[in-house]
Amino acid sequence: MSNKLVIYNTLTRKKELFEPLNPPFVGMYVCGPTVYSDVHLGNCRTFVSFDLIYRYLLHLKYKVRYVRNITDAGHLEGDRDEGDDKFSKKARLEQVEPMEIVQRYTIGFHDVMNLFNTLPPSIEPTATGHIAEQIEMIKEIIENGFAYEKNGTVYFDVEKYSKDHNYTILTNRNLEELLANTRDLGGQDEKHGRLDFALWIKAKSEHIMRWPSPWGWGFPGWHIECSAMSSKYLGETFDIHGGGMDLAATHHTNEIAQSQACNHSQPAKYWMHTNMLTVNGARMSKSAGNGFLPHELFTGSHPLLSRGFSPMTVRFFMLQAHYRSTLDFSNEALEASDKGFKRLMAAYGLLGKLKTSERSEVDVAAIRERCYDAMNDDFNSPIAIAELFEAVRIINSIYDGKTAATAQDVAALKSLMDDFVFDILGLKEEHAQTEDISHIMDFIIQLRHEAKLSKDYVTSDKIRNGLQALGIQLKDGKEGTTWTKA
RNA sequence: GGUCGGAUGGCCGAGUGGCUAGGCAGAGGUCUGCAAAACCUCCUACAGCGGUUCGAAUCCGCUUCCGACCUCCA
Repeated sequence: MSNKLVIYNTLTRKKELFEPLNPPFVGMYVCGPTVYSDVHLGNCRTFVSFDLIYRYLLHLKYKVRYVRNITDAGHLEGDRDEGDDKFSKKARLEQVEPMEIVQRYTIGFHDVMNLFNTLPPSIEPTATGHIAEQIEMIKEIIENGFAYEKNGTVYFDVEKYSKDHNYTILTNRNLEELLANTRDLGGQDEKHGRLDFALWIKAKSEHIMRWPSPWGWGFPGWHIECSAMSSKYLGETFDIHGGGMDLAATHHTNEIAQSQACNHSQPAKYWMHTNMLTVNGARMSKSAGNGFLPHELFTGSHPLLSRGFSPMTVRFFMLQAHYRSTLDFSNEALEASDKGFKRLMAAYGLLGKLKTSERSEVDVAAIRERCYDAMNDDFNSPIAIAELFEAVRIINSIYDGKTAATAQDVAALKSLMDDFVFDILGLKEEHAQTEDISHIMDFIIQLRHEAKLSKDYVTSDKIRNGLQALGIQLKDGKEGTTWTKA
């Protein structure tokens, strides 16, 4: 089952059998955040999606080198290849050093990624740490004739490149129309062509983040960092390059052009793009002002939410949609995921309490098979989750004594849940302190049980209601009482 | 304006030609001191109009609506 993985490749616009260039090694590069402000939930979705992909590749026993960059320099405000980079602007607003901005939001990003239980990448390189590599790459591109310098700024020559290469290979757009439709940049434009983009940008006198280069003091353009760092750590051609769908048309298109112009090869065999998180049908984005910040979600302070939702609820919510579909974010949808996630985890908690028999009425292997089929089909986590709920139904039914299962069945159920719920979907129990109070809960449940035996329902209900108020729910079953945290 | 992608039951969301996921919500039932939980049953939808086919949510055409990209954004 592990060798039938199929991945949708943006490059070819179809699903392809995944065949790594050098198995069992897999190189995966994902465009990381630009750390000039807090990550919002839309950003998080992309990284959760690639975490799922990373985890599944690891589960299939691939030796994955997962590289995800931190963009901490060179990201301009507008499209004119002039003016401030985002860090300088933010730093000036807050009257701090640009690198303080970088530090603050890098830490914040890592904190949020931890809350979402994403595995850290193997390498997390920064743009500022790879200025030399970027300069070398730019020199090579100039040497190969695909870039030109103008007043200390270096531009990539798209028209020249497109004579021998398919510039729009990733998005299949018509280059002629693109040239015709691109906005007129005005009179004093330094670029030869409208689609040309900056590889290196001359620093103005007030610009703090600057480095020396063959073209004077300046800083790198946005796209070159990913090309330089991915080839440094993964080679000139590697297996998977990923990022949000919004990056395909510009950032990734330019990355491909840069790599081709420098190395004469496609940087990645498979291009994967995750879809957007929407709010009321519109894309969540920083500039649109409809971005949810993770803490607004966890605390419920956002006006669209009735209460807070935990990181695992949100992760589960994201995984209930396929990574290539848009996902609409709403209070109602989160409530549904919250209930479903708790139900899933509650069933897992029952696994140690199941009575086994000699008979078997369940086929766990078939469920496992279907979970693999789903994941092998371009990481279809929603279907895998649907199958896991079949396992949940079976577990509950065994617990109720309505379905017979052998000890092997129960072990298989546990192994299924361990593999898929925890290792692959990356979910986790949210109340780690549960174990610490379990013996106390056993004691309280025993007290209540005694009260019930003597038909002292006033006391038993008082215990139940009191615990409910503390966020602990008791569940009376045939085999005794269990409890869960709300 | 150009390019691309969507429109699935009350909500979220899978599904690419017949067997009509799943979660949540709703209805009934079983269990229970009661409740909750759990289990069982039900609610059986594919924007509209044509066409292809023995058969279409799924393929084709047209219409309407929505979104993304084309400009910084995961």
